[in-house]
Amino acid sequence: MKTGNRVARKHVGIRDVAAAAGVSVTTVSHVLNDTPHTRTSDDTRNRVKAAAEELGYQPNRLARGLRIQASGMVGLITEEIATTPHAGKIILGAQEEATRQNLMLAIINSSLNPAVEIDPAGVRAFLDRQADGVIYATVYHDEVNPPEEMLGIPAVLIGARDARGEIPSFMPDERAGAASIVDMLVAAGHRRIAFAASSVDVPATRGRLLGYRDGMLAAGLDPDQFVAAAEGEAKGGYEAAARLLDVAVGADERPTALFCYNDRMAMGAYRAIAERGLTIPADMSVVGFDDQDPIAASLFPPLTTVALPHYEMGARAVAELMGIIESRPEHGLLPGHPTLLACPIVHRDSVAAPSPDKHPRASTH
Amino acid sequence: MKTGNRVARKHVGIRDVAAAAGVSVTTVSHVLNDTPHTRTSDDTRNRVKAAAEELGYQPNRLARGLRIQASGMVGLITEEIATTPHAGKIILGAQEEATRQNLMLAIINSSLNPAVEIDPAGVRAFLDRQADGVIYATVYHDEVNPPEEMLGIPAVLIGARDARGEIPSFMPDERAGAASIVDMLVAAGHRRIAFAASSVDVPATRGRLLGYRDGMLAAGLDPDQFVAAAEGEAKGGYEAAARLLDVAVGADERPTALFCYNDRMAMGAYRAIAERGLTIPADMSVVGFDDQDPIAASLFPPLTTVALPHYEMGARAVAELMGIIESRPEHGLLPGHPTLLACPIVHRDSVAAPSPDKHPRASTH
DNA sequence: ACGTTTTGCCAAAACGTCTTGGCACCGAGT
DNA sequence: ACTCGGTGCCAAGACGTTTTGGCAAAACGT
Repeated sequence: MKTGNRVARKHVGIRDVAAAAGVSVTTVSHVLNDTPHTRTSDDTRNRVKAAAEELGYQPNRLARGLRIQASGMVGLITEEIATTPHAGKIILGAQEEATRQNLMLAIINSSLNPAVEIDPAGVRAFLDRQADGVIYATVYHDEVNPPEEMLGIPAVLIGARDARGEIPSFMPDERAGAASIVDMLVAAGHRRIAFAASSVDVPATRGRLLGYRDGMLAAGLDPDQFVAAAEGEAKGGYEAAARLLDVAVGADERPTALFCYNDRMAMGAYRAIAERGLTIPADMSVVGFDDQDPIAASLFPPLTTVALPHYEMGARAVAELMGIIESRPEHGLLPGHPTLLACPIVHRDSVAAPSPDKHPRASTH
Repeated sequence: MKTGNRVARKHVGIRDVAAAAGVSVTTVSHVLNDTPHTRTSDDTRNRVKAAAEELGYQPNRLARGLRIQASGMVGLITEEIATTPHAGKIILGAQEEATRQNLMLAIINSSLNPAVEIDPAGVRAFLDRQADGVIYATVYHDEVNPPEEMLGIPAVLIGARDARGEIPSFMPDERAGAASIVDMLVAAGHRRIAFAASSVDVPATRGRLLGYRDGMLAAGLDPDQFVAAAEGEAKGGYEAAARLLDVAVGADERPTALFCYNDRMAMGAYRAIAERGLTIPADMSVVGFDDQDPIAASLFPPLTTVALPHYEMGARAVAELMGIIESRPEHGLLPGHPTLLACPIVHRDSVAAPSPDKHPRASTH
């Protein structure tokens, strides 16, 4: 029963609670923190808790942090938040996990870094501000050389592994995701599955191509017959699809399914397909990669694609970070090798069984 | 000239600097902070600065914050970072301005709130953590009722005005942006300019429609003739465009330009237009709104649209916040009414002059 | 009744910085 | 020689917590 919410002016401190409960600040601290190896009668506990509640006491985190030597804040450094719409999901995951762990998430965006060396500026900024840990999320690398600043503080990598193998990291398992798409297409009855690859040299390019090949090989199909590379944008998708579709005019030679390196290329492919009078998915199944908002859902028909585990990477990263922070002594028992996170297929309407060949097989003959 | 970077173990404090410079901590604090009303010889100043540099001293922000009563951290609360790809730009702007102001930006994402009342949970979390100020960014409101928690702390709103008019806010000037698009279309020679409106009731819906009408009226055109509303997604854009294009079969009755409520609707409109054998921009100019990544640039042809000032809103908000924080006494002299930020047109390739009428006018007759 | 343990609580010392008030010195004016 | 106003510096006390070490009083054993 609160005595009416008179606005608590001039922040109420632990002393006020102590006074209100008729005990010392020591005792208040003890009961409010459940300090172990300390004894308090139930009566006092209740009185203290009641007083704290009544006064709306919240400990000053700065003072507590100073004493405790921990700020309760972790930092997330993301390379060019702007250029990658994905970053949002990483932040979201990290933020939600952070509040779950009772941490505050601060962010700094570093400029997009073409070098393998991580820019130490962001790390330093967090170090200066007593961050308890740091997460560095990269976009275009699969292996980085963290600055030595990162070795003196609990750290986790997202999107790239540590070349030295000392910092744990989380990465999407693009290869397995790509392979699973091919598996799915094969299961749907497709045999002539084309891949519109990306021509830009980033880890994702390699991983997805590898996955495509894995899938094709596993199904006993030729992994080289229907592959065309182009710029990883809508324009490139249009070009690659055009090349892939025009290899042979006959419907019995043409691929029946087209796996695009990413959703933007799929967007271009949609146009190339439409221009040829074909419809998706009846004449041609199409899949993308990234589950990029808002393309995948806005295309017609909505695009079946594979989602990147951005939210999970963010969340897992702070969870891992919290683990490292709490078990300071064992800091290092955590795996230095990256943990791969699954890329799940998200089914929409761009995949169907291949239409039966226009010219009947020998069987009918 | 550093003596080689031996890794600074066991954080170096102000005492270490004092010892190294042969002065008291008081003096170190004074010279490092340029404390006014305090005197130090140039000689000592230099020695202290050198020592600090040498040792790589960085003051402990927690201790400083405790003493100074300021955390150096501002909080950004954004509603559903996930659902709105725009949020990223807001965060980016806020973050960059924050480091410019030597502040740390922490973020919390609140759940999407259909009510006009702001969820106080996020604000409380920042209050508890001694944030120096709070920014609340909403998406689907134009007016909100901030919780009283926000009145006790420097605060700024993004995307919505304060119903009580006590908290400064920054909003996109959607109406002017929409009007400017119409102006541009008119200047390009269009007279039959259609508007594919949104049927969902959010402030943007009203603002953009109002802007369209402003523009049409200003050009002496009928603002009601070519308006169709549908769901603000690609599907809705397809439907609205279809309706708008089919009003009359004759090319001399049909709109020559189509202004879509947003880029997603424009995406649907592209398909409706293509299906009718028309090409953009030769037969039909199309513009969108939002400059939504990656649609606008990925469409073919790339879409002319208007950009929302997300980055600016983020940046201006923390700048304003900083102003409020620093001039605490005058807190309140800042405008309680929202400041509208311009939405600039971004020109791409989906607009051209209308093609000359197929059947010549009476003049030739 | 007298040690001995257990129980319940607390005073005081951190944590690392900023800030208040003042102390010693020096040169100049009388 | 004695005061006086600067100048250059510093000791000590905040800021609001947590934690260490310990002290009374109560409970217990004999």
